[in-house]
Amino acid sequence: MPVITLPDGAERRFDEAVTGFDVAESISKSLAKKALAIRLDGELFDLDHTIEDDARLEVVTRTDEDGLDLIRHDAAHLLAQAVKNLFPETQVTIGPVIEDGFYYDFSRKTPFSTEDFEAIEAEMKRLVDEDLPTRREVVSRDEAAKRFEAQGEHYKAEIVRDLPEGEEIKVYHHGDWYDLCRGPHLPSTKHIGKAFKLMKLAGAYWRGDSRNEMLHRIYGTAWSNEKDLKAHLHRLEEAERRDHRKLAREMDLFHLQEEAQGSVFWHPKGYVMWRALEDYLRRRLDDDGYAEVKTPQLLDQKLWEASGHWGKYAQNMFVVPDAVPDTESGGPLFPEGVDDARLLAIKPMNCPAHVQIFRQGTKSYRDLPLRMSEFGCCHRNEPTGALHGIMRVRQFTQDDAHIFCRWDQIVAETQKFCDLASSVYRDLGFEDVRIALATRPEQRIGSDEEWDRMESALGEALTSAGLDYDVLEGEGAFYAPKLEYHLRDAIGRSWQCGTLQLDPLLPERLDASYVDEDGAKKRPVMLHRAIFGSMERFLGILIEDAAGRLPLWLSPVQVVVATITTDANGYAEEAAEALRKAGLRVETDLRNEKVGYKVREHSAAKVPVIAVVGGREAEERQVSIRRLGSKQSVTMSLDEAAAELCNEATPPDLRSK
RNA sequence: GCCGCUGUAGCUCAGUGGUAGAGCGCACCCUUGGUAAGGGUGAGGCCGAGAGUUCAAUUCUCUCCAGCGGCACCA
Repeated sequence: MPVITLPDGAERRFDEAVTGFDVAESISKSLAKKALAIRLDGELFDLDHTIEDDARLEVVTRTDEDGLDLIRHDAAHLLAQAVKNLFPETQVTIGPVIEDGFYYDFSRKTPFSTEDFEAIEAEMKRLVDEDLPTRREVVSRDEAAKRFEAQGEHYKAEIVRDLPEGEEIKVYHHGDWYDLCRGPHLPSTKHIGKAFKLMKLAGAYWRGDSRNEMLHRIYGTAWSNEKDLKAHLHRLEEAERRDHRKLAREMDLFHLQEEAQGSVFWHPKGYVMWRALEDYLRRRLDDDGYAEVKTPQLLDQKLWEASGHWGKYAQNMFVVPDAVPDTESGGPLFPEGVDDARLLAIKPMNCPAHVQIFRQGTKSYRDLPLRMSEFGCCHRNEPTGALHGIMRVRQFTQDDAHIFCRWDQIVAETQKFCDLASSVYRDLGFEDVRIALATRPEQRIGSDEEWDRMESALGEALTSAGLDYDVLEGEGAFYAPKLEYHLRDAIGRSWQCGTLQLDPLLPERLDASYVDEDGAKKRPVMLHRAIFGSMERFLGILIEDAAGRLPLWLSPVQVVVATITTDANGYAEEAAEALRKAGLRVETDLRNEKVGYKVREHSAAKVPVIAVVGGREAEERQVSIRRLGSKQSVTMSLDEAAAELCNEATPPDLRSK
């Protein structure tokens, strides 16, 4: 005699076991029609699931978040069914729901082509129209494995065999087609609707392991209605419009070319941005007690062996023989071969070099904490497939620093760093910042007591800094836990930028020590930390976040003085000079073009302020200020404009608050 | 590194088994125009690199390189 409690607290009594559909129907006919599934005591079930005991029940419809996931899940199955109908030789594997949609991985000899999408989508829509009802069947493990094997679905059979013992094995039928699935599913294919679209093709390894076969993945997006689908496609266009590579061309910030794969050519305008950002952070670090250093690019193999990087990362390092190449004989560059004892590596990170500075002279506990920072240019030989614009490059500059401290200083130092990082992100307009604490991984060194101590130190620091954080179980480094900062940008994408990593290992390996109060030599702990991560990547994020419309203090060109007629040229030069004197980055546009044309061009180049001058302005010593994105212009005196813009162009840390 | 797609003028992109086209940009001329495109003329291309098929390859095939989208990786 189940008693069903509805979300509003109302209770319904039934004389016998009922299905989710019965409950929905007892509420209203229209709800029964819209119902996709039910949530019983928090867990999702098929609509025809039989309820025998008392439970809290919610009816899931397509407007719920759960409903949308169900639609996407069914769309993935629908995709598999359509593909099997059209290409029977294909083997199906898995097809989960992901953000904004779903994918399905297939195994087959010949790859799909995006030209197949049209036919597949048409078949999917046909199956929706057929309104195939969902039928659930529970089968034994052997039966399921046998069935899939018999059909040549070896991947499915493998999945069945790997399911944990005791798990109920369910097969869902839609017409002739069936698939292994934990469910739940919509009542029939009609409920999926047609607001879906196949998006792209990609390769993906079976079970995410690069030693396995590469499968063919089809990505799709699915929504509860046509309008949401359109909005999603529009967002994608928006993201494309913001692409930092595209904006960099339009704004003349930087370029990349084959001869320097994965390294950036910063143009004057891009480098102005870089400098503004670097100068800003340098001031912040100076204020926070960091001492800036500069360390060598080329360091001997021996040092990398000692630090442990050689063993683990040699393949990702650029290694340079310290030998004179033979360019005369036409033979091999190094005819004698390369002597292992004379190999140098371009640094992939700064920490071993920082330890070398720490090791100079004797350090006392009085010197700790010692905060050593560097805008350190590093090189890593990233796999070609990983390179992406300036977001993932082979040469990058870390806003790196290492804090050498005692164990009892970890909490205070972490807290200090968190305060700084939060303040920097706020200054740069990132309000939505998530912090994650990555804890002990399975493969690790050190005792559980040490891990307890390290994890609680970081947690305590976050708590006392008043910060919420997520815990990423098992994601820490093998020697210590770490913090990660994730920033959400203007269109909702998340970027991991800042990090703080506790490291007791490197001081040990590179023999860094200090003399403590009691006169004993002790090991300091190192905190590796960065706020931007990489200058290149962070600038890319800033560009995309702002869609090129950077805040005035970061804009490469802050003001363009544009003339209406050549008669105003003299005054335009004078006005530009006055603005430059006020500390602004100013260009003039004296070309023989109409002012509308000039406005269009500079607006496209994302220049934040256009100061238009014509005969009237020249006479009155005024400028007509037009802001990027505004259709109106404001005329004011040159002095007034200089003062206002100069104030606005002040970096956030120098502004009087 | 793996899978797929792409590579034609500075940029965005058409196109063809008989060595090329548009728009924008650029140069020059006319125009001096009040807030997102005034008009004209002109220059500009080893059709990513190499090999093969062919009388003939930018076009077809193969290899390589790079870019793009994913996967794997990211100290």
